[in-house]
Amino acid sequence: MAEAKKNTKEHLIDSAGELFAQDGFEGVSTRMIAEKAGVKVSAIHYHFGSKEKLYTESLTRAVEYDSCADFAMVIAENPALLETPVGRAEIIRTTVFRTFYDNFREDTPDWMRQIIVQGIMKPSSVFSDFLETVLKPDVDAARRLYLAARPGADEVQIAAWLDILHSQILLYSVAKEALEVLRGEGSMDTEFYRGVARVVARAMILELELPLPVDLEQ
Amino acid sequence: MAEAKKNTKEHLIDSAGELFAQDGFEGVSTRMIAEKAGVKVSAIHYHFGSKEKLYTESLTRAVEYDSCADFAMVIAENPALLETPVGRAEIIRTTVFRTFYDNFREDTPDWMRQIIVQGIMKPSSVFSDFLETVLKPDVDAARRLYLAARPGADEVQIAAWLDILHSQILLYSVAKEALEVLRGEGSMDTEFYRGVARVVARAMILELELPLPVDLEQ
DNA sequence: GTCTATAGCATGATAGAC
DNA sequence: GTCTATCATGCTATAGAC
Repeated sequence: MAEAKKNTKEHLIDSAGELFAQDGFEGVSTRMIAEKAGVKVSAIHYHFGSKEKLYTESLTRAVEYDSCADFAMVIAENPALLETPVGRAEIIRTTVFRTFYDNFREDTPDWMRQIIVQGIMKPSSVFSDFLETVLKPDVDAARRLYLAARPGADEVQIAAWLDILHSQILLYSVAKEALEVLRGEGSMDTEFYRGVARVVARAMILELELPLPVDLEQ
Repeated sequence: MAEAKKNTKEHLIDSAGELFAQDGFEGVSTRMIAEKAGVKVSAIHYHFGSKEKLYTESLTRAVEYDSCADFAMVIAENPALLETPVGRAEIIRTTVFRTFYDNFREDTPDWMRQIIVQGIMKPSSVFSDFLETVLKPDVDAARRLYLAARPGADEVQIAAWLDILHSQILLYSVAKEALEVLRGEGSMDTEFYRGVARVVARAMILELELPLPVDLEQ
């Protein structure tokens, strides 16, 4: 509403994304989307052909926006860090903070996080691509790091360790509303996420028995 | 189908729960539920009055089944453990293993986990009760433990630490299908969850800088 | 307590004027 | 490219026979 009138197509993707993220594909009608976007229902079919194609378009937009492969990136930027315990701890610290920052900085629309989570819960064809091209390289990078620090670790251990980070991102993407009921309105701000990143980084570094960077001590 | 014919009402709750958990409230029609349960649509209205009341009934069933308040219980069973570092580590170890066991033992239907998660994502009145009566006491118990080990810790730190456990439970409840695509069919069995519980317990104990129980070393 | 039949409505999609 | 008007379908829910 308050935003300047972009072209109808973009506006429809935004409006639809917001609604789909909140109520799921079947929970939203084309009429609701059209009303929110301030256009008529037929505009949806003119621009996208069907409700389903509009959904796919919104999901694709969100997936493209989400980089997410942070371990791989941090290691690529400075591979030498893999060689020493201090370097490995540094990789973890940087990755965790960057992941929380990327996911929860305030200019990322909430719906992009939520619609991705819905895709995870009910995988579709769009999503297999996401898993293969975005997530898998990151898992591989994390595996290399873990094995460098702890040779002979098994796959379950590595997966569980990496999931400490990913599951926390998932939780705050999905359960924000419920957690604010529990912990107070507005309690989940930038400050909160920075505090959480600290704890998660500490836990992951210490689980691997690496030396704690000074700024993460107690 | 394969199960012995219980009474129609129970059968409807099971069938509906399974479908609602997978596709959400709006994603499921009364026709689908009736067909799955092998009865006619009107039976739903006879027994429950409406689709919504059937949904509430399924959700309530799942919430009642889910104990979840494990920290509170473990501490109540042996409050003396709170007094020493070794005891505190023991509380964490026991709670984490018990939580994973309770949530993922094989006689718990998948749909009960999933429908609760959907309740978290889109909180309703049924769910406020769940948060207040089930989750809150557990959070309080965890806070007492954390402060005993690290006096002066702030609320964010405590929340983030407790969420290491809760978020991992959420992840495996929600993303099982997607993760099996990534890690291989059937990879998420009892063995897997035990391995994960080990890593999570290690991470939570070490983040609090408590001594590691011998069976959790390396 | 379970069935058939159907009312009453909202949905996704299309046709055609402008 | 956007509108109005309309279609066919599928939905929840109810009425009434058995």
